[in-house]
Amino acid sequence: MEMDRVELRQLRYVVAVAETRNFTRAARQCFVAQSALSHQIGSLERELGVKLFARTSRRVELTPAGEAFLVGARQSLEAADRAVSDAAAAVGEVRGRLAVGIIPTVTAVDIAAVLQRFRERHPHVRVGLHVGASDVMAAEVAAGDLDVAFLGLAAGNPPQGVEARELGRGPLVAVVSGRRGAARRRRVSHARARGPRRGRPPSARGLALRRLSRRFGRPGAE
Amino acid sequence: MEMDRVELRQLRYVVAVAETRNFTRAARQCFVAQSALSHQIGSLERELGVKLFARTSRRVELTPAGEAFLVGARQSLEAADRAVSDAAAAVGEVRGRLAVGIIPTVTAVDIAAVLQRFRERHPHVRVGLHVGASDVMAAEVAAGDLDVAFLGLAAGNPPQGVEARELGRGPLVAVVSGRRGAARRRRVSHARARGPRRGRPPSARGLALRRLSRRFGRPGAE
DNA sequence: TTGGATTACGCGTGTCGTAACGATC
DNA sequence: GATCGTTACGACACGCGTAATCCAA
Repeated sequence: MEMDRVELRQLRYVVAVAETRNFTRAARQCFVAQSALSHQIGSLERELGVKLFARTSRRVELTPAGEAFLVGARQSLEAADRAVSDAAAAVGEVRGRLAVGIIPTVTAVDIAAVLQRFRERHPHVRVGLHVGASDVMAAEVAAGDLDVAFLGLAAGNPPQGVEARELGRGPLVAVVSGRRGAARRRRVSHARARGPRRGRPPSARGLALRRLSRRFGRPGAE
Repeated sequence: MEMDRVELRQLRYVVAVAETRNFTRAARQCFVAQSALSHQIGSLERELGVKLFARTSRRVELTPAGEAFLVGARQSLEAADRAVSDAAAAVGEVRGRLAVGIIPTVTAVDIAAVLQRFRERHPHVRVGLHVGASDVMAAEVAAGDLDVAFLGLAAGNPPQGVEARELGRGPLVAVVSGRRGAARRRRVSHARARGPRRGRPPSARGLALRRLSRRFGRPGAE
């Protein structure tokens, strides 16, 4: 058939319109202006010689042809997605999402540099940074809302239901959920003795974070 | 996953390279310069952060990641192809029989290639090819024995009872029955000026046939 | 030296966004 | 009049081709 000019961009737009039944919302969902989306849809329809949507200026409906097209369009997008996932998996790339908690102290500035390097190494891990109180975040880690948190606790007071490692002489402690099986399999080589009170970036903590990512960053961990 | 920048164009190129194991031949197969293909492949690899091909400057091999990617890439292209086919089918796939007449001149070799492409596009149309003299076939078209004929006539002598379009400066003329209502609804954008005497394949004539098929190939036309 | 992939660079097309327009409720 | 899709138009980016470069046999 003559699909040489069809591109995934158009399929994405078609699916978005089919889902929202509304060009404007579909455009927002695709992060484009809706004129761009309208143009692409129209271009595709002209290319196919077939109307995919019936616009009645208050409601957008799929035509029978649009319904038929939608099936293959979704499959095509899913297959493309599988392709990139499988390629990444073949080389064992780190993917997924990582929710990190930190306390609002001077250590936060170090985290910024660490995260930058982390993102360079693992560009496909979506990192979410959450700032809060130590005890609250310890609970969030236990609940699974956070994957890992850097926080300060009293020395003789290890948090419950989570796994903790002391990273330095200072009060800084990494806390991860104790329910995570992977967390128990390997040990975290904790940071060398260098307290956060020093102004220098404690790169060892970056190392710890990088190691942590090996476990929590995988697709299954999310 | 992160496939928002991946496009079918890149998948087509990847498949072509995987098939030919050679960038140059793949580029020819895709009707582009191999620099363009190289650029797209490289761009995709950079986007994925994964090498899909191992170039050893005399042989191009798929990496394991490339093999993994190829599977989904092929499926994606096939699904997209299905999408456009199904959309076309939903609005009335081209079916029926088409009786084509041609004159036994050099134009016949072009017809062969055109018909091959036509059959790929419309596998459910039974095409019958009939060779004969121009005046005889013009009469057959008028009688409905032929659906369309490519033939040569004197310039000032339009055939009676049929609709004719001049396809080029040369004597080649398409003749269809004047009784066909569909033939009057739209105009044929006739071929650009390139006489059949040139040895080059006049692709414009293929275009004309493809356009004709839109009308006569429909179920109602048979 | 030849075959073949990458890189550099100018150019055309395509895609996007802003904005004006049109249509419908 | 409000909402939503289309059309117009200018700007920017992207993909492409020509050609120079590099690399291996």
